[in-house]
Amino acid sequence: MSALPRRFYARPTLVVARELLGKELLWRGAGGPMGGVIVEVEAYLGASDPASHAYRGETRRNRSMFGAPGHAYVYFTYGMHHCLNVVTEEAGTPHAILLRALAPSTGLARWRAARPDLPPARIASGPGRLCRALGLDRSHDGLDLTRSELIIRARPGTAAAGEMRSGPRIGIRLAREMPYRFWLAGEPAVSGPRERG
DNA sequence: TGCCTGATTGCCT
DNA sequence: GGCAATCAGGCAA
Repeated sequence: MSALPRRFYARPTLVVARELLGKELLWRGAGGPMGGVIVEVEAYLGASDPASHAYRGETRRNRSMFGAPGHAYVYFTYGMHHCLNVVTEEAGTPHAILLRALAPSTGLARWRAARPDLPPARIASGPGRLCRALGLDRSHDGLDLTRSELIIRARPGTAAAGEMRSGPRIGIRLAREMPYRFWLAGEPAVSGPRERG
């Protein structure tokens, strides 16, 4: 496999967030691989970020964020949705990046089977839909993204990534002045506003 | 296209 | 007890 190495994640979170755009998330569960190009993310800067789950310290739910970089943090919210994050920075610094949208790129038949009611560009457009399509839940919390059935790798072939944009995070009231949402302009799979930043 | 609302439950205060 | 890093459907325009 060609998963990004742990040192990729052990860097400043805002740098990692921007570099995740254009990379491919690959899930190799039972039934065959499903992969999608990351086109939208949000950074959460732990103790210095009032909007972060880790702002008020470690709990059973957010424990993964306090661990080593390069692992998954999967949380459950609104009584029905799961969201996938990537843990960054060194252990003890609870930073994470929420993966908000993927453009399906590998295993298209499986993507369509997961959500026959939606066009491909919308199947993983939004953090809840992303996890629903891949079948990710709390049992996948803590997976090692460098060596498990869930990895992130450089996109095979040419990376004709669109221009990067940034703006306020979606659904966040606190710290709205922090432009920690990043996305690729022109990608139809992006979940929220795609122009202004 | 855009605004509004119900669904549904784990978790923290 | 109340809210949450959301989604989908309904309705108005």
